[in-house]
Amino acid sequence: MITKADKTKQFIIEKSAPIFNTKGYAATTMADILKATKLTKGGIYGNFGSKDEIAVAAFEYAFNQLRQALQFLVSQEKTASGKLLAILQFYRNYVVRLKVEGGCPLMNTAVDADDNIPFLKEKANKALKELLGSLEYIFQRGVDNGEFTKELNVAKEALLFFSIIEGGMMMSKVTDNPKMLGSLLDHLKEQVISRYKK
Amino acid sequence: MITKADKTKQFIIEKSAPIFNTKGYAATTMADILKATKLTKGGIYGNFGSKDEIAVAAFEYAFNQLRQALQFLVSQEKTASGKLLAILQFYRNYVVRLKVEGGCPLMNTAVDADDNIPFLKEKANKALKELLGSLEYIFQRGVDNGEFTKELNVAKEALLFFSIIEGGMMMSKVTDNPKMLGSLLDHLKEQVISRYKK
DNA sequence: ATAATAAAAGACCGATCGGTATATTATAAA
DNA sequence: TTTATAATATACCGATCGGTCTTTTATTAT
Repeated sequence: MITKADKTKQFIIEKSAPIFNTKGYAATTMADILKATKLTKGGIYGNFGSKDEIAVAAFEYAFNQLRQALQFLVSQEKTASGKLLAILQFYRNYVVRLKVEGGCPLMNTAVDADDNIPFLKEKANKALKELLGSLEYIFQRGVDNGEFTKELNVAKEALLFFSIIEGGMMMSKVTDNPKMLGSLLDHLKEQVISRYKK
Repeated sequence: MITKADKTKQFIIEKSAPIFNTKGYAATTMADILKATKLTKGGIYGNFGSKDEIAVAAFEYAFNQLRQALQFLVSQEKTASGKLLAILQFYRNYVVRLKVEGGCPLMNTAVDADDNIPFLKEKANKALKELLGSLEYIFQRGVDNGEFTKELNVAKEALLFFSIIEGGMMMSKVTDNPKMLGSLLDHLKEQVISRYKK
């Protein structure tokens, strides 16, 4: 059964996630969360044990959103090329559409948590590995069904593919220039269309 | 003339830079800086007006270190290929050598400052543009002297080159796996040696 | 050596931090 | 409708935040 608390808990997560994703863990205060949820201390701490717990739940929520969006788009395409192109198209909108949200939760959390928030770093670590694994799987399928050349080192290509996207997002965000990411996505698109197939 | 305050100021910057670079702006406290410098409030605020000022100076210092190290290595090489390979070699050590420092200050600050620390974001923005400009210049020289193919879109290649490095650093750091960046640097090396020249 | 000044020490400030304990209010079973 | 309980509100806590102000100590010019 779904209790009132369950709904409140989810509500808190949804309202907190964009704050953690934009401001980072340390800069996000309980006061921020109270304000965003219009709840009080009792409402928050009745559902979560600490700020840490909320931060973890918020990351998992944010990453889950990303995963679901990607999974849906990928599932709509039959070919490996189609799937990769769909991912590229997704990130083309990403920086615009999710500007309010603060960009890629994976990179944000990775950089934020990296050196001194181990419980968040571990979450980001697993999320990254999952994403890379999924990408690699797409490449592998492309190779297996003859769509891509057998010469393709799928693990390496997945890594390359994703690092370009993430690096591009960082650069486009800090320069406020979507064209940077755009140019990189164009490049990847060409790779998908031509190079992988040779 | 170089005053005592000048030396203290520089000392504060050098001690603070690694802290800001590892913990980020919000998570770095004045208490951290007092502890690292073994100074007191008077010693700090006699030389800096605010935490913000220290953060800016710390970033400029950290980035300057990066720039100088790269510039030296690049200046040692005569060919464009040699310069690019030297940069790749630099980043191969980077993640290991500077682990204590918290990684690339450009990416750290870009992601940290991105959404809510405008004065730091602007610094990171300019630093990135400078670095990309320098890279582009190397590519352009390679094209001009016939070392690289004229087909090369130098701006695009510089962007690609750097996004792969930055994306790779992020991934290697969060997974604690230097091989990720290593694989990407290997790839770039091949590009420098073969593809650019075709 | 002494006086003037630069630099750092350290006590102190209000505001805010994350978190707790208790009181109050919804909710839902009887 | 009453009663037990779940859920939220609110007052409050010590610790820490960035920063100021005054005192003390180094430094330096005379």
